[in-house]
Amino acid sequence: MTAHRTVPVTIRAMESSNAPGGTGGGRREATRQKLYEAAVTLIAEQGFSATTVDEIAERAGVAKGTVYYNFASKSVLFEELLRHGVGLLTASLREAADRSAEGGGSRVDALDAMIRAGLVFIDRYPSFTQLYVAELWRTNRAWQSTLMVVRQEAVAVVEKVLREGVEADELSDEIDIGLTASALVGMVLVAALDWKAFQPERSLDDVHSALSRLLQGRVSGNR
Amino acid sequence: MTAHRTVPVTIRAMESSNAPGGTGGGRREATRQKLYEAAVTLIAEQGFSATTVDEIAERAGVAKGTVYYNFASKSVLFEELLRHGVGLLTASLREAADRSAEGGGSRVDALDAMIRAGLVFIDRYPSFTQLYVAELWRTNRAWQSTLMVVRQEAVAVVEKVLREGVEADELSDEIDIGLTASALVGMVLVAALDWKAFQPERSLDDVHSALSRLLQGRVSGNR
DNA sequence: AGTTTTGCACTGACCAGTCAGTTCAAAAAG
DNA sequence: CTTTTTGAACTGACTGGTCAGTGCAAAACT
Repeated sequence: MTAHRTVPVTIRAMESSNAPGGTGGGRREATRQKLYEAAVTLIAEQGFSATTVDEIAERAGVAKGTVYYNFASKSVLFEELLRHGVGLLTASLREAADRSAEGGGSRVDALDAMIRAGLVFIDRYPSFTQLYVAELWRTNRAWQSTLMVVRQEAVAVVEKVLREGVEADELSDEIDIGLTASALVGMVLVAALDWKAFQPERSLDDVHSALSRLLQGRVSGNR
Repeated sequence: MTAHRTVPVTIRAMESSNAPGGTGGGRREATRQKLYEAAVTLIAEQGFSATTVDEIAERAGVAKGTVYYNFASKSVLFEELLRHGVGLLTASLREAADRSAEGGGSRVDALDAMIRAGLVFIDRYPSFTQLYVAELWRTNRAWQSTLMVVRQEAVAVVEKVLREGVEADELSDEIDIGLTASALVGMVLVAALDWKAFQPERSLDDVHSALSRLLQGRVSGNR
């Protein structure tokens, strides 16, 4: 670390912490948001290494220095982007499960609601999803541990519902919770990415019903 | 970080008469194979852009010049690697489906056999799978069209079996062939990658039976 | 009030390092 | 002999990160 200013940055950092609800404006936060949006599309298209900081800055409409004013490094920007995005997904899944439970639905209904929530998320943030999938199983990367943590948070939501379903005898107690959760996530992920990539004109309901059918085993049973 | 510099490139030149297995000629082909293997692991770990040609050459145990003697460019090497790998997968899936059909199995049995074939493939070539998933939904990349072609070849095998299953009234005629195929592929892909990444000690049979159960809708029915 | 100071947020030219790709003479392999 | 590989030097473009400096709005001061 090189101290490149006569005045202590540490102190300033503390007093300049953006107030949570107060500043509706928040110039800094707005800039960071713009950088997230720029980075997410570029990295989804080209990958992390192939995307330059100059590109991100240009797309966001800020100077390169601004990127480094707001984030310690390119990797840190990406890592925080990852946390931000998966946080949104996890919250969305959790809300869908809870809402379904409150409405008195079964656990299978909750799973179905989560599938829909997943589709809605991917529909809204296709680039982020793309980027997430592309990075998830890589190794030897700086943000690997971060990725593990957020992945686990998201998968845990699905696993919880599966576990409750087994306990309530709605689901077979022979299923492998972890593997089934992975498989379900994969099902939604890949189907949705293919949807957005190759048939973006189809409706969400359409895709949802196809996956719903698969989930409830109404595939092998003939009409 | 690169610690493996055990010296003597000069000496290696003399002992380089390694003809593994002795493929009866094809020295060139053997070199290309070594380069494939080196490239696939490195790119799976780090991504295409973050992997340098020098690294690939070093890992393969050849000189940098050799890479460019055998491939026109880094991209071309990668593209041919992609074709090579997906070719193996497609052949494997097709064989599994055919063998199941010959054995007089139902279409659902064929699907199950393909799931197993997929798992076997991923078990044998985890790095390739990883790399494939990471690149599949990217856009604006040089090898995009190549990727589309090979993807379609692989998915078509699954779709064909689904179509036959519908015609034979084994599967509901309300299923969406394309979407269901995507979903099945995603199910296997993600479950298998998670398996290799987080629980590599589990047996293939174990994973297969979990996915089999999901396929045949034996999840929501209680024991 | 008007004037000066403060310091946050941002800028963009610049630097030091990296990498794909080239070249080529010479050696090894067959 | 021909084909293939070697290995090292070299180039030229590109990139992550830096830093001295700018603009401006709120605070401090008179």
